[in-house]
Amino acid sequence: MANVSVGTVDRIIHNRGQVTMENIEIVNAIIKKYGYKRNIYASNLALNKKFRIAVFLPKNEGLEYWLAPLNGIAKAAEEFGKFGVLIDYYFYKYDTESFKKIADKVLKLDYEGLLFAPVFYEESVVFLTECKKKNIPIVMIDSNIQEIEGVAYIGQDAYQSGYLAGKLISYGIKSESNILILKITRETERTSKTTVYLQRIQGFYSYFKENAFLPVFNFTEISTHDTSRNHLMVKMFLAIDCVFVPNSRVHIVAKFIKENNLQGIRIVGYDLLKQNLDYLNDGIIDFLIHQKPEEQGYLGISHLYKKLVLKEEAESITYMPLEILVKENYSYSQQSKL
Amino acid sequence: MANVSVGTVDRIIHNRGQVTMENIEIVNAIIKKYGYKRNIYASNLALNKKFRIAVFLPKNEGLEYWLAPLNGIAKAAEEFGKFGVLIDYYFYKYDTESFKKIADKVLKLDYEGLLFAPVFYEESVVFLTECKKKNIPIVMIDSNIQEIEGVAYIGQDAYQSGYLAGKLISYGIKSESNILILKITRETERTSKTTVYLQRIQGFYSYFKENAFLPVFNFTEISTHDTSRNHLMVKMFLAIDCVFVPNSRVHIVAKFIKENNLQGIRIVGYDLLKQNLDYLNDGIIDFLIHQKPEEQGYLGISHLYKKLVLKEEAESITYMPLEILVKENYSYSQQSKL
DNA sequence: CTGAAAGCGCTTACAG
DNA sequence: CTGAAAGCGCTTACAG
Repeated sequence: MANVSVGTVDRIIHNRGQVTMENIEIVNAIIKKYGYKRNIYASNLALNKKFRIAVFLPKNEGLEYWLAPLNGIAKAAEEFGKFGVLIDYYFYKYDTESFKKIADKVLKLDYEGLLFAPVFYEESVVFLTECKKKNIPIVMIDSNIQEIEGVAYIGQDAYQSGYLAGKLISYGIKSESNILILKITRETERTSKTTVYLQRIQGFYSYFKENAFLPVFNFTEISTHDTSRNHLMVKMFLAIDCVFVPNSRVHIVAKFIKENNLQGIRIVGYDLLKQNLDYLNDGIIDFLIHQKPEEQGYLGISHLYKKLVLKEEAESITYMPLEILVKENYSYSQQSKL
Repeated sequence: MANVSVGTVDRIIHNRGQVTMENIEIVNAIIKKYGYKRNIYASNLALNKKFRIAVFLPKNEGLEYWLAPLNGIAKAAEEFGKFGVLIDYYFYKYDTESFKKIADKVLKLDYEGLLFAPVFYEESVVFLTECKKKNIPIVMIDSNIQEIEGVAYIGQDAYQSGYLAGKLISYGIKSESNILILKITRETERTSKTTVYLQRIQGFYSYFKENAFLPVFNFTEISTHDTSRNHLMVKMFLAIDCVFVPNSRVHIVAKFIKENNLQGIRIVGYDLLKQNLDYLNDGIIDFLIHQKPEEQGYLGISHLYKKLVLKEEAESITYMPLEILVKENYSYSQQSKL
């Protein structure tokens, strides 16, 4: 229609330059008038290329939680593999040294997309700053670093999930209740990590602050990494009505409560670890808050596929729904429909 | 490698016949040894065809609920439109006559895939039986007709959702509670429909039966289509502690309760209609059970895309997760990450 | 700055 | 029963 060849039209559509202003205008006018949609099949067949993505996550050493996003990623790998998406995995041990070492390695390699979880805050900022120079799409899952722009995030709203935990704790409370906030840490844990669990605790307190009509609550906040060794804890638990564990290690308290045959304690925690589900099923844990880590992994890859293969824009922030899991509905949440 | 042309290989791969047994075996052996994956881009470019899908649902006449699957379908239409999926819509009025009329129309047209909601049980069985003769992939959403084989289903487990409702009602109950099961019907409603709400009620009762340790419950079950006109109801509600509405019209009770300023009544219902969410936010409705109707629509189209475009198998039954919605988590469930 | 041409891998109508 | 060839729509190296 413009009396130019397909080569020229292609140069205009993809802004590859080397065309006269005149032709650019003629062709764009025609496109505007008649529309043009790239044929994905033809385009990708001609490109005949692979899209290489690096997945950079903590190693699954006794960290059952990190299996979940990997499952979602594997699912996505299969689905998008058909479209030329290739995924390489890089795992770091749960310490900053290992993180930095592997991060350097990932940076050196030329990937077209990156999916990663910023477990260590400061190190992640450094890493992301370097990555951004390469101008490739990057997706963070699990926790967000809001300060860095232009990086997509798919994960939880930690504050709101703590707020929700407050609500769940408040069901069936007595006129006065003693609430324990138990921060169960890992023995090896360092401090320099993202502040997810702090945000959860903050949200938790906010719930009670903003709902002043509720009965009186007394809060106790302690950190531990091992309830079993501390026999004074039994005594303490006798005065407790509710326990909030702001991470996935809620099964440790549940075990303690079950072993010591403590009754009538409401427990709210996070994540569908095997052990947590067992205690949920047992009736020891009352609620688990679930933020679909498999789906985070799946959606992360899907986001990169959209950018790389379809050359489309994609949501830059996706908050996962805050799912409330009780004994009666967990089986249907597990069989995720990815 | 087999010293045959691509045409012959193609005939073997697609079982198009007209090849000697000998060649079939040679080529299959080579494929087995070296593997072969169809290049989707090349295949669909060469096929150069559109995949036409009929969507057959109730008309959205004051049925806000049915907007949700349509939103999901629209999302899918956009996403899979790029791959040649075309969707036509057929809506029937919420009565069997209209259903049959439109069903005939849909049957006459030649679609390659069908998405539909079997609202009227018997008429749907007739329709499905006819459809199956065409040997096209069919997906049901919303409610299932298990008797018909070879038809995919994406939707709720109605029984289990009622069971869950029982659990939700049971939070914070007194030593003796009066529970009202309110079947709010539409004035025009016929009886010949799928039995979703009956299954929900059944599941609801089961919860209390199977958890005999619970306090005493007294159940009252009534049907109505308009609480506002019945002034005797106020009196009745004064003796009620909990209300279970096994469908999306829970906002009608909520309105009644709010207008009559009745206090301390726990309400559990279904579906994220605008009005339901308002009452959830108000604190009148305590829990809504949500089974992601948008996602049902989206997944329905996605299922057909997998079958038609990718020529893959797809799950034949997908139960949606039973999501528990409270005031504190609903906003994140609405912004569905389709 | 532009066009003609080859090629991506698969499908299919056609001639033999 | 088989093969050669055209064509799907786009991309790109190359010649001019």
